[in-house]
Amino acid sequence: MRKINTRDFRVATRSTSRDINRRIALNVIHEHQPISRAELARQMNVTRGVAGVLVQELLDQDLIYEGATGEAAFGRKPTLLHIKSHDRLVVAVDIRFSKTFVMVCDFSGRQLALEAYDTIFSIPEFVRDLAARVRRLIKTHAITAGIEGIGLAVPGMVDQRTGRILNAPALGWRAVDLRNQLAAATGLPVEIENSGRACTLALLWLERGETTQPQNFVYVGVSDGVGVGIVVNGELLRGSDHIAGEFAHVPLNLDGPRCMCGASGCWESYISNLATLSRYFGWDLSKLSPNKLHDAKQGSFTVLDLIARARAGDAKAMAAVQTTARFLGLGLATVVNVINPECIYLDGEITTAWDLIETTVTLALGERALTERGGQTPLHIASTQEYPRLRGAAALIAAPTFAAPRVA
Amino acid sequence: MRKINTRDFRVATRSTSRDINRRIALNVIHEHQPISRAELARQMNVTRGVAGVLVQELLDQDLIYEGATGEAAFGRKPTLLHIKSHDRLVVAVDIRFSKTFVMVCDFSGRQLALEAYDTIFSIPEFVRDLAARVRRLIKTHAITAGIEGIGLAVPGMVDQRTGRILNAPALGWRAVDLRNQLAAATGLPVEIENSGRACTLALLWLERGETTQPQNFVYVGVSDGVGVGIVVNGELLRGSDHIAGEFAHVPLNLDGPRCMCGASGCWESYISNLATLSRYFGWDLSKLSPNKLHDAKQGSFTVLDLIARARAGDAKAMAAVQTTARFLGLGLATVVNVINPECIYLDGEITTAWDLIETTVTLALGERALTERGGQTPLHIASTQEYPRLRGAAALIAAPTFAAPRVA
DNA sequence: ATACTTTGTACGAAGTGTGGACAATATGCT
DNA sequence: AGCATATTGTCCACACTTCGTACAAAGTAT
Repeated sequence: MRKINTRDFRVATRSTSRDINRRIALNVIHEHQPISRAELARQMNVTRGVAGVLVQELLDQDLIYEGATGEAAFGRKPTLLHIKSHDRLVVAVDIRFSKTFVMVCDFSGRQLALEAYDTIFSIPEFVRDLAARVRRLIKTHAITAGIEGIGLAVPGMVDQRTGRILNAPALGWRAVDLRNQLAAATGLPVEIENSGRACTLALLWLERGETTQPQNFVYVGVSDGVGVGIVVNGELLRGSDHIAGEFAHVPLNLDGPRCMCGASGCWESYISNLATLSRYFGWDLSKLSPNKLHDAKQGSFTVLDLIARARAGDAKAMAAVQTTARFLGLGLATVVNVINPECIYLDGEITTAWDLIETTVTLALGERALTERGGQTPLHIASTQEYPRLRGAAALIAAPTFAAPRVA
Repeated sequence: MRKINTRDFRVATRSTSRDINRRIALNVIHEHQPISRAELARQMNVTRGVAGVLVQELLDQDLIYEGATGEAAFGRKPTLLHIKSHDRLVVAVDIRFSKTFVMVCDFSGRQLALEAYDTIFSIPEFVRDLAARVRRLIKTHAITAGIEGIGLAVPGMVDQRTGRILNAPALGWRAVDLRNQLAAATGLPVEIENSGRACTLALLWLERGETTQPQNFVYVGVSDGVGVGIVVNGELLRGSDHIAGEFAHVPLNLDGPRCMCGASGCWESYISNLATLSRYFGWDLSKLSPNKLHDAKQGSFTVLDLIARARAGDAKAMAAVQTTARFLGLGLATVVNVINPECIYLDGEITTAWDLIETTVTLALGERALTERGGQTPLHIASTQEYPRLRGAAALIAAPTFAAPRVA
């Protein structure tokens, strides 16, 4: 039951119904492809006549194509329809502290080209380099189809609406208008998003469903930091200033260890990779100098190594992992109590130890969840598909094609 | 950018456009009444012809009426349109530990009759009594207009969809299907909601705007417990099991005082009225026996008295209030970081001391908010209008008339 | 061959918003 | 008083929807 915003609404025109139904048709085809016109009509509960017209329009717009003739036990054989994603391309960029990844992929996330290079921290240089790099990729990979935009995933706070990077401590970027600069340099539309939320968008838009895709879920990525994305009614929660979803800095204990954000006791300061390592090595995060912190990030010993030791029988390593697991579960209880999602997707290095920590996480979640059902909220490990961040960045450009038209 | 749910969507029919626009018209009239057809057309950005037809339909449906002829400097004078809310009535019920309130009011929340009585804890008796009470109220107040439903606000967890009370500790009710029983006894539609969320609905649906009504806000009511309602895009966040929004039991400190919910360190256990009183009297909440807790609730010394002492110069009382204020602000920071609302509405006894605590609350909020803008999220004291819970209960029945039609 | 089934298209009917014309109503100016 | 001007509210042809039905196309079963 949504209230109509009387200051900002859209009245229905005579083409609104068609717009809505065309978009629904596109999504149903996307979900069930390959699919015939008749089957589409049944799925949509409209007559074959209407479905035929909608399909014709989608064909004219080059959004779908007619494939092979299908099989049928009786009667005329159907012509099957497919989404045309192969010749709609995106440049996806994932900027991280150490490396920057650039991928050219199609609208379904299929990779055409990929390269990684040392991150360039100077903004003008970064922009110039990226523009050149994109041109080169197109040339060397003989890419003929049109590139429709550039999507960037950035580790930090981003105002997606304005394309401004508010604060990306890992990169040392603050109040940077990266979008417009990059758009000017490349002549392409650019969208920027926080990397955690980008991953969430990948799950929402690019995960084609063996199982039913949930419309209400939360993504939690545990890495150097903790990235969270909240999806409510099939829409990413962005908030009034487009900075919503920061569960990472919800306190577990106001007097807890100091966090990179300046506050103390944040969830992130209990479960980030650095926190887990600190627990093992006996570092005091609060007193960790920026230099040492830097070294730890660069260091060769990662959480993956820690997990390997835990598996090998190192009791101290196992204890560190289990403690992180417990705090992970306790924090998830907060997510469940506040958002009450259908399920939660977990991601990050720590999830490679899921067989070791599942019980601990689930128990901790049940401990603080307010209802039994909440405590049983399914926890899924985000698909092991490669480069979730890059896929998320691609979704930034691909999603608008499929999104529901705004109405009322 | 919303994803279309391919398992559950609504295709547009040839009447969908009209449905959308009629509903928009109703809302614009509601917001700007009294308003002429021509002005409505301008506000909606449609031709006067369409506006005329929409108005005629709303007149036929008895949702609006033509009032007096308005004034205009030039030309033909407009006939002004008004929302017809006076003869559409609701029974609103607010069940609390000590008293139950029953109000008959119209769709705009205007009170026609009100009575309070000792809460009946036996469900069958409660139902029988309430049915009889409603009949009596109608008779004694000579109410002729139709009553369109009963809305209940209950202190506890409610699944609004099924109308089941999951757990209302204050009343000792657990897993009760109150809605169907009450509907059977009265023959009226019944809607039940948690009292905090009911207040939120009142703010969303019944607050007619001097200022622009926000579409994204959070309501926080501090009383015996803490009730929170989250509004995202003009829609109350209900979650997958309809139990979302429980910020009350987000921990400020995992090792904090024991909370009524069983966990420890919940926000509620730091800022509820009982917590504030305990701070003053030096009670240890963790060790407080249920009996004593009961007495404290019944006790004659309330938070209002405490605030009075603080104003009178009692340093200990002031300290207790200020400590609560600080924890209130710290918890609000979590709300801001996660939801990032346009504003937050505060309610409850403690807000009568707003002049004393505003600085403390704002400082604490700024301390843990991740962005400067977040720390400056406007905090409003929920309108002092009487009986917010009852108005919220009424909104449960009145809102569907104005809600946006579901599409796509 | 004939009956039957399914797919895909065509067409009139009914329901929309769009844009312009027009009557009704009131004010200001000559 | 008469006319120009301005605003409200209605009406109608038109373009664009979906809806229901009819029908051709294309195949299987007997």
